Amino acid sequence: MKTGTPTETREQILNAAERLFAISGFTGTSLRAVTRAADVNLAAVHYHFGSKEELFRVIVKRIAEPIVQQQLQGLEALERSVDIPSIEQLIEAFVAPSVSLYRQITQEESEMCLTHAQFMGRCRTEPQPIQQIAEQEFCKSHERFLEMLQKVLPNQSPAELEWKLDLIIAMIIRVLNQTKPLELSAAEDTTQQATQVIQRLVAFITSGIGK
Amino acid sequence: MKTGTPTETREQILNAAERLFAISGFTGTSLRAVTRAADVNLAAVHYHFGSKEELFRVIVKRIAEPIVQQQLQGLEALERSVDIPSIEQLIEAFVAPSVSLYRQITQEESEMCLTHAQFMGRCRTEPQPIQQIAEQEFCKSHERFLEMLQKVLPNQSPAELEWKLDLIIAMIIRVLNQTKPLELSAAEDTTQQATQVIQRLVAFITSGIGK
DNA sequence: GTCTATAATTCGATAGAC
DNA sequence: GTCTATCGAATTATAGAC
Repeated sequence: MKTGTPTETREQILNAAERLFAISGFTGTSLRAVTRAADVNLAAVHYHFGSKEELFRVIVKRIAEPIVQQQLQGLEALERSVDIPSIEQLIEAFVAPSVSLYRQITQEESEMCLTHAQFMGRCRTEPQPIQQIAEQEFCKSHERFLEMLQKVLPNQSPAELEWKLDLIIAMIIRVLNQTKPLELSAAEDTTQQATQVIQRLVAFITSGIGK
Repeated sequence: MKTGTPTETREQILNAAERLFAISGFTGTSLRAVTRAADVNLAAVHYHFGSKEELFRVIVKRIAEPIVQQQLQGLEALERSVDIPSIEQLIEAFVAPSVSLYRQITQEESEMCLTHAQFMGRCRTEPQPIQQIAEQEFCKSHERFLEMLQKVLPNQSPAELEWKLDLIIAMIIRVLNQTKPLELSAAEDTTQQATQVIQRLVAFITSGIGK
């Protein structure tokens, strides 16, 4: 065992737990495996976080908050800049933060960001009540997006647009969980890769949502 | 505890396990909970199935096999009837069996079919190695579909079409798991509902896949 | 804050009587 | 085939010394 500073211990637990939760899910990950991987004492988890579920909650917030913030900022900026945005602009403002946040990073951090993506995809497919921890983090941007979607596509009923939002979220989650992030022709770095994935996904959704 | 015929015990275990796996996942479901819900003895699971994982495998097969069979039949029939099918025809042949099998049923069976759908969605988001059990059941129809997709859309690379197939599967699963199956104007019975859901989904996918 | 030790429970799996 | 009883190991969580 290593004896580091408090913040080091706390962060080592968070990083190790995020990676293991992403791979094996909530019930499939034991606190013993977490503390072993983090190289800290078993009791440290309960000292720093109180319980396994609270540890999970902190990890979710750490990843979700910047994404939701970027989504809301993008949607607001779009609303200020034009009267009625195009469908494509709207979709991209919603989709881009989830995908890009994980890839526009330096080489040495790329592994960690893949874990972020995998964790987010995993925790949104967890059984209840775990999944709800993630859902309530994202509901703000979902509601905001749905409102604007109704303005752009007024001829579709709210129920129908809600149904399609469900599909969009499922696609985003799937993209995050994909192990190989779509090998395209000339993707030199992760930033380019993310941009291309976003373009493909936005194009797919945009042409489908109007139908 | 009840003492029924062997087939009754076996089936009670399968039904109870399917429901609990669907709700709580593989690691979140204990064999004790299964036997309690099935009203059979704890040891009966190991007598009839050998292990927890084998029990899971039997449930997956029971649900997946008729779907894969219908998919393969539909794809073959399509290939025989026309030289090059339209994108829409191809998508529908692949999508329809999964959706329709779960909805075009009598009222008293509707609950069980909802469980089928929920289980399939759950098990395909399970951590490895559980998820692989489902994947290998569906790989035959996936490969077949991908082959025909490449013929219909020869200008897209195999990697790109594989990426899109991933998204299509994610959408199908999400549709199966949606609690409210899209309330459309005049859906009188579950068969009509299924038909309408298929139409919407096929339209969404068809217009997106060409881009 | 960190550690050892352990409580209290639950798990999958099995042995053996009937 | 069904049952009781239990093994051995794993789990979360906590108490208390340092």
